[in-house]
Amino acid sequence: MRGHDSLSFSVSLPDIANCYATILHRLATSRGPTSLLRRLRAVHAHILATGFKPRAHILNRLIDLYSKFGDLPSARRLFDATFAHRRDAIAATSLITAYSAGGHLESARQIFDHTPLAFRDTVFYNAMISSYSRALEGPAAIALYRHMLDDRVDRDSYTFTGVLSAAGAILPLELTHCQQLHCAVVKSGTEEAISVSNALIALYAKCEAPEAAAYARQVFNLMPERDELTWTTMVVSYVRRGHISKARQVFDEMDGRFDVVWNAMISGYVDHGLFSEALKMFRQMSCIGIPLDEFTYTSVLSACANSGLFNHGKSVHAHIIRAGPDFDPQAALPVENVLVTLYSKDGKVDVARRIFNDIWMKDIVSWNAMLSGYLNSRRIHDAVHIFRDMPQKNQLTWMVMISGYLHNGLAEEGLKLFNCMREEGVKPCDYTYAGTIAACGEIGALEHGRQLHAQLIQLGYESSNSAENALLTMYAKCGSVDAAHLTFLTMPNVDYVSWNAMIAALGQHGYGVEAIDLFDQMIKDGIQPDRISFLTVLSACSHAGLVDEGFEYFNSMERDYGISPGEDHYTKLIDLLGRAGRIDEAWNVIKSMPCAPGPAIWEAVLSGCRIHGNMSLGKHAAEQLFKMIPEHDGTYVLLSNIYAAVGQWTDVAKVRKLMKDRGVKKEPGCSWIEVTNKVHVFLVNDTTHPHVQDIYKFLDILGVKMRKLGYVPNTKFVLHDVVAEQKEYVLSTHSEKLAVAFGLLKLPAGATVRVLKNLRICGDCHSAIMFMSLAVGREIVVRDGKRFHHFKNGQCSCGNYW
DNA sequence: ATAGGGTTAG
Repeated sequence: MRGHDSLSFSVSLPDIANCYATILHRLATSRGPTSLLRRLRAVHAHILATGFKPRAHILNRLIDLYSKFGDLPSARRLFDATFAHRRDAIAATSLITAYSAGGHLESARQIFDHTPLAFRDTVFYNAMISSYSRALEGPAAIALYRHMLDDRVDRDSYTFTGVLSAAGAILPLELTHCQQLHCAVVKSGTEEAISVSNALIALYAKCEAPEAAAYARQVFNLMPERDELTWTTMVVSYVRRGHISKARQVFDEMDGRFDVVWNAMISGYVDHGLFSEALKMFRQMSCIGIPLDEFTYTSVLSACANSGLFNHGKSVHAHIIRAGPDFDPQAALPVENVLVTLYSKDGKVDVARRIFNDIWMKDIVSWNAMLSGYLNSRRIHDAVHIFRDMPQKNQLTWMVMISGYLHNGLAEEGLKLFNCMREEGVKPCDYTYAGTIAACGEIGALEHGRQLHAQLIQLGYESSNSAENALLTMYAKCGSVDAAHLTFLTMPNVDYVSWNAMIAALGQHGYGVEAIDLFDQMIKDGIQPDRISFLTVLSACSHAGLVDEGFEYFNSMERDYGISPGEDHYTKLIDLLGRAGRIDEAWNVIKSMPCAPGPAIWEAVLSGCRIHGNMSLGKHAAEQLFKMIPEHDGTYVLLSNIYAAVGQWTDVAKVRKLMKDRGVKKEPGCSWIEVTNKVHVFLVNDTTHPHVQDIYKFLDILGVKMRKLGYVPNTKFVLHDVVAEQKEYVLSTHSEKLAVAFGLLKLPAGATVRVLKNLRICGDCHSAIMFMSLAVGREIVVRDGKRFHHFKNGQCSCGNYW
C-alpha cells in the first residue's frame, strides 16, 4: 500500500492519469486505522507539484475522498476552484452527502440550489432526499420528490427508500399517507428492491394506527426474498406495538445469527418489562456465539437496572471490562450512561458518580442519569449542582428535577422550577405536567392546579394517562372529590393507577363504603389489583370503620391475588383494628408478622391505644417508637401524652424537660380529631385550652353542631360527637396536622408561626389551612424553617425568607 | 456520487 504514495515520473501522461485513478480508488476502498486523509493530501500535493491537469473524474474522486475523510473545507475549496463555471453533479453529490452527514443541512441545500437543472440527475436528487431523511425533515424530502417529477428526472429504488424513511419522521403519521406512498412505490415498480420493501415495513411500523401492523405484515409476506434487515424491521414493527409474542414468532422463523435482530428482540423485552426474557436471550446469545456489541450490553444492563438485578448487572459490567474496550468511546457512551443508572438505582450513587466522571464526552443522557441518581438518593444538594452545571437541558431534565423536588418534600421548589422552565421557553411534555400537578396536590394549591388543567387541555394532553391520573389525585388532595370523580369519569383511558387514585380519593374523604364499592367494581371490570390497591382499600375501610371487610380484603390479598402483604399492609390492618378498639387482635397480628415491627406499626398501635385507653400497651408502643426514632419531635409529644394519660407525672416531667432542652414545641391543647362523614368524634384533653376554644368557635362558624359524650374512663379526655349537617364542610386529614391548623386561627392576621418538624406543611395540612383561611376570611402566614407559606383569598404563595 | 434496522436518562 505504502508504495503508492511515492511515484516515479518516467511514465506518459495517460498513464499518470491511470496511476492517480488507481491510487485514489485504492484509497477509497481501503480500510484501517492508518491516516487515509494524510495519504490523500500527499497524492493531491503530488498532482499539484507535477503540474498535471487532472480531468473531471480524478477531480470528482478527490472531492469525494476529501468529503469522506472529513476534510470538508478542502473538498469545498477544490469544488469551488474547479467547478465555478461548469457545475458537476457527481462532485456536488459527494459534497451534499458530506455536509448533511456533518449536520450542515443548509450548506448541502446551497450546493443543491447552485447546481443548474440540466446537471441534476437521479443520484444527485437521491443524495439530497436522503440528507433530509437523515435530518428527519420528512416534508422537505417529499417536496423534493415532487420536484423530481416536475423536472422529469427518473426515480429509482434509492429515491423511494429515501422518501419512505423520511416520511417516517412526519408526526402524526397518518395511515392514508403511508398508503399513498405505498401506491406510488407500486406504480414505480421499485418494491422489488429489498431496501424499498424494508423501508415500507419500517414506515408502517412507525404509524400508530392499529391496521398499519397488517399492512407491514402484508409487505413482508409478499417479498420474494428477504435480508437480515427485513427480519429486523418486521420484529421491530411488532415490538413497537407491544405485540411481543408476534415479534418472537417472526424472530423464531428466521434462521439467523444476525446480532441486530437479537438486539431488537432484547430491547423489546426490556421496553415491555419482560426483563427475565431479555436476560435469557442474552445468555443464549453468548452461548451460541452471536457477537455481543454495545447495543446488546446497553439493553441488558438496562434490564438489570430496571428489574433490580444489580448483582447480575455488575457481572455484565465485569464481563465488558474483561472483554476489553474494543468499541470506540462514542459507541461506549450509552453503555456508560446505563451504568450510571444501574449503580445509582443500586444505591451506590458515588460509584455512579465515578463512572460519570470518567465519561469522555458526556451527553445530555449522562447528565440526566446522574441528576436522577442524586434525586433518588435524596441528595438534593448534589442534584442542584448537577442541574446548575449541565451544559444543556431538555424536557426530561426539567421533569426529573421538578418531580425530584416533589419526592423530596420540596413541592414549592418544584412549582417554581416549572415557572422557570416556561420562562425559558421550554415546552413541557405531559409527564412534566403530571409531576407539576402532583406538586400542586402535595401543597394544596388548587387554583394553580386548575390553571395547569386548563393548559393541559389547550395543549391537547388530555389523553395522557399520567397527566390525567395526576389531576385526579391533585383534586382529591385539594379536597375536591367531585372534581376528582369527574376527572375519573371523563378520562379517555382508565388504568389501574386511575382506579387506585379514585378509590384513595373516596377513602381519604370518608366515603369508605363508596371506596370499597369502587374496589369491587374494579375487580369486576377485570382490572388486576396491585399492592397499592390493597393499601388504599385498607385505609378506606379504616376510615369508615369497616373492620371485618378490611380484614377480609387483607386475607384475600395473598389467597386470591398472590400479593404477599408488606409491612405497610400490616400497618394499615393494625390501624384498622386499633381504631375499632380490637387491640388484642392487633397484638396477635403483630406477633404473627413475618418481620419485626417497625416505627409505623408502633405508631398505629399507639394511636389505637390512645383512642381506647389501653394504656399499658400504649406505653409499650410509645417506648418502642421512642427507641427507634428518638429524634422525631412527634414522638416526644406522643410519649408525654401517654405518660400523662396513665398518670405517670414524673415521667411526663422528664419528657417535657427533654423537649424543652431540644427546643420541641409543646403539644397543642387538642390532641386528636377525626372527622369523617360517618363518625365525627373529637377528643380534647383540656376544654379550657385557648386552641380548643377556637375549634369550638370555628365549628360554630361552620354550623357544625356537637354534643359532649362524656369523659374517657381513667383519663382527662373529653369525647365529643360532632354532628355535621353541612356535608361540604367535612374535612378529612391527619389529626395532629389539623389541630395545628386550628390553632393558627387564634393568631393575629399575618402572624408568623413555627411549625413542629414532624408537622411539615404537607398537602393535608396545607388544604386545611387554606380552607380555614377562606372560611373565616383571614390571611395566614406559616413559617416552616426558612420557608414561608402565605394563604390569602384561596391562594397560597410560597417563598424563602432569605 | 445516493438508500433501509437495533442502544442509554423518567
